[in-house]
Amino acid sequence: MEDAKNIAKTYDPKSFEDAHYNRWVTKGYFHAEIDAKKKPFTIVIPPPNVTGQLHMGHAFDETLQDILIRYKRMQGYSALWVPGTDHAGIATQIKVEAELREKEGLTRYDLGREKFLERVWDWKEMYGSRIINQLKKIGSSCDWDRERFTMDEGCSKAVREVFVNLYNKGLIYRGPRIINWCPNCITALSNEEVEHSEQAGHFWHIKYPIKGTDDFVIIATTRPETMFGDTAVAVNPEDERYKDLVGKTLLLPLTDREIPVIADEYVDKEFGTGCVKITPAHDPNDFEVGKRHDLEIIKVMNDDATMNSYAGKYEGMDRYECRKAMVKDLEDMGLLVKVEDHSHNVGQCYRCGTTIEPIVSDQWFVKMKPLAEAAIKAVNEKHTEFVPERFSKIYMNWMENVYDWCISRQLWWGHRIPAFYCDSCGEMTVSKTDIEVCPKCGKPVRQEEDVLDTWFSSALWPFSTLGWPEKTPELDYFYPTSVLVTGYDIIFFWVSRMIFSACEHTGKAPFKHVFIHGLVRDGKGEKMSKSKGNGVDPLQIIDMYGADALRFTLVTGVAPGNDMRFPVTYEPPVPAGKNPDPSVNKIVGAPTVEASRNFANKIWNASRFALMNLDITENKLPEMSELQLEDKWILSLYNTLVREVTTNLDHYELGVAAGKIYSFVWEKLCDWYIELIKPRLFDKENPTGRTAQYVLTYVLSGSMQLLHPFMPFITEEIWQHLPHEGESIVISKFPEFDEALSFADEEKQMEMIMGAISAIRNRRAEMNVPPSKKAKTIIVTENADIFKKGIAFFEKLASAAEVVVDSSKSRIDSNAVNLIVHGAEIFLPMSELVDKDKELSRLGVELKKLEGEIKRVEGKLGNAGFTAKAPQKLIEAEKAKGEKYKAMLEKVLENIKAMKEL
RNA sequence: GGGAGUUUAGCUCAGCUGGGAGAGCAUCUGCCUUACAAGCAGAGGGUCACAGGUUCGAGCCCUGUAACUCCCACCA
Repeated sequence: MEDAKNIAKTYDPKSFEDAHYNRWVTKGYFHAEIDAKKKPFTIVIPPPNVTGQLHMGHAFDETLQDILIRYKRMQGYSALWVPGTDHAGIATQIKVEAELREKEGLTRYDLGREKFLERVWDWKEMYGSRIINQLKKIGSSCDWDRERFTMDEGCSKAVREVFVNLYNKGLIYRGPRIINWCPNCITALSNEEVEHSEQAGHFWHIKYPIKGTDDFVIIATTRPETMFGDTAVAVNPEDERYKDLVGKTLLLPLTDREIPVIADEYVDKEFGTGCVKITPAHDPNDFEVGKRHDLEIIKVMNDDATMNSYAGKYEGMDRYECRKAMVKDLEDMGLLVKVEDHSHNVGQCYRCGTTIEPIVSDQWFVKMKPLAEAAIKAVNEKHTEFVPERFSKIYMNWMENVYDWCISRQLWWGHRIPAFYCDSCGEMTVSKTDIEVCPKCGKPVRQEEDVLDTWFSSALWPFSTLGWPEKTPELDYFYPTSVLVTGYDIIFFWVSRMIFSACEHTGKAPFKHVFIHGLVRDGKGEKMSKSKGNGVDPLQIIDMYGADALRFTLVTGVAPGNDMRFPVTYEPPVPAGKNPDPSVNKIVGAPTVEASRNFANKIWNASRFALMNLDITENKLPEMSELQLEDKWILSLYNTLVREVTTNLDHYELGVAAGKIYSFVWEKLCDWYIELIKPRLFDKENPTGRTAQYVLTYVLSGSMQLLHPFMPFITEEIWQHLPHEGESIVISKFPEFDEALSFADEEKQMEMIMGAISAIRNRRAEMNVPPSKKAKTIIVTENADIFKKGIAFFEKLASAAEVVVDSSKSRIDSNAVNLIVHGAEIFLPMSELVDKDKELSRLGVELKKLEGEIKRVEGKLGNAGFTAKAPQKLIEAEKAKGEKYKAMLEKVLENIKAMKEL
């Protein structure tokens, strides 16, 4: 044990947080081993981007996971938290390319694939540890011996295994489809990687001349620049207006190309002009129409969304430049009928925000329908349960309407698709290992250039990190994992894909529970983002208030699955409605975190007080016979707290659990118990002083254990200073409910005494009696034995000079303040302060209150339905209340009468 | 067009299976009481969005309405 007296005067998290963390790691407390004697509890971390920086969302996510894993570790589970990072294909490649451009003026093509990848790996080595170190700052108790990376050897092996298996089962295919193309990232994207937003646009009505006549049809389009790719115009077969038109030939304006008019159900007669230009290469619907009618597919843009040669004189222009130019030309030619305002949904790349271009392209896809079936079943049959439950609906909705997943990306950074083409015989081979020559003709092969979507490897994370496809002991013991903790924003990207991947490849759902949380927003409820400048750096907050305070803030005051606000104040102040400019505005405060820091400070000082008054060296309960009223009371409350916190944690009600510990420590332990035992502790002659020391130590130490998952650092610091057994609170045994510590009677007695004390304080405050002024207190009661136990408390806590407990009746006189409380009547003789009329009017108010209460209770008890159907316990409670109020009412009446007579 | 969420004190939000409305911050009053002014003792402040319904009893369950937010969706 460290020197108990040697504890700093003020709470200074910086002085111990890092030191404790380093010791925990050195000691190996976070390392989980396969142990047949223990039950496993496993969490895999949502791997942050390897080149990313910790943001508030991470801090939130990590905190929740750390609470769960620390709790289970203390409960004796073999608690494994697998950490790691994600290679984050697009995000990382963009960053490295940007640096290359800025510093050397080069593009990735200048370097070539191999050299470029070397740069990315260098970058990864340089920045990959940054995010990991940041995770450590908030106290994450990950098993760092098992850190993984989505592109490490094992994960890469799993990726290949999965790819080849799916391919062989016909669940991966390659072919031309309309995909979402980002012209900035120069790659295909999945549907999930496209964010839609409503944008103001136009509807251009354009004349398409009918060949051989002076007539024309009018089509309406939002994307005129794609008309170079039109290969038909379609009308609804039922549309009387255009019946004769079907089969005729149109002349595509600005080109000499001839296109047919076709009939297709897809066309809505009511919308626009009823004539639709069909551009199979640039629109998913048109692509389908094109397939049905065997239309030519003409792509009119290059990969960077500039126009290609099909655009004729517009070749080389950007798509929007071209739009502008051609619309003007059409207008000049008299082919533009009108322009309408029109708002429509436009897709943007989730990485760079560039408007995506639907474009026909040869890509690789995962056939989703068959995979979704098992994934739906897994959740329906509760092999995986969402917490809160409502998120399973969101998941189901997606799973049931799932599209084939475009998994190829035209990037270099990522898992290269293991497909090998033979240019000689045209054979394509998909292989788990690299091959040099074609197995069919023996000629050299070349590997597919594309890499896989980052989420393809993330989808395997729960089992690839445990050794799959090998049948490792880890996989056997720790898998399926216990719970996955993540935000609702990546249910589709990640959670869904892990579930179907796990079901398909391991035959098991990957986790028992999915604990979904909300997003951390700024003080105005807006999403934190770099571009807005409203992001709050968790490391800065930790620097200001400590990791424990940040953690506690993140976990309290927010219901599971709901977003939370994180208000901060800036210097200089930010005008209302404006976002702060991070280059000018410095964060100077975070009120919610400050409140948590104050709690930590409270704990600190309470502990400091305890340590200053301890001369025991052991943490154990004293003999039951030695326990005083207040000892039993606090032990009983503590015991209830243990049970409730355990239940709450088991149900993922972390905020509720934290809130209960908070109010117990502050409002019960500090405000009452410590104050109550001071006389015992200070009086060296008092034989019960030592008993109080033991109880205080027991309850304080236990509270630290209950709180440890939430505030790991301060609890360790305090625990180490208190008498204790074992090396660290981290590996100490989580408190358990103990029937022997339930003292219902003492709880009731204390409530009576505390109620009386509060009433006295209340009256004194109302009368502006300075706390320093002591007054004699006379307690008239039939429960003399109970109130006698509390005499010392009255003197100490209620500023009484002398307390007389008396069972004789009515002591009313004009010089005393009279209080009616539960179980007693209290007189405070303070002649110089008492005003008879004021007292009378106050008694009148009391009377009214009591009458109201009694009326309510009697109404309830008089209700036949209530007495017949309500639980017996509740009826008894109501009856007791009725008795209590009636007794009090009687006294008040007596006193009013007596006082009037004085 | 579907789906989800939110609506509780001035502000930010809790409120677990229905049983007399809570916290933090803010406000007001009095206190530097030898653990803590990052504190102590008090006080004020809410038709729990609205309208129905179920129930002995509804912030909580059901139906509908309104406002706001988010997600999903191929109407050119």
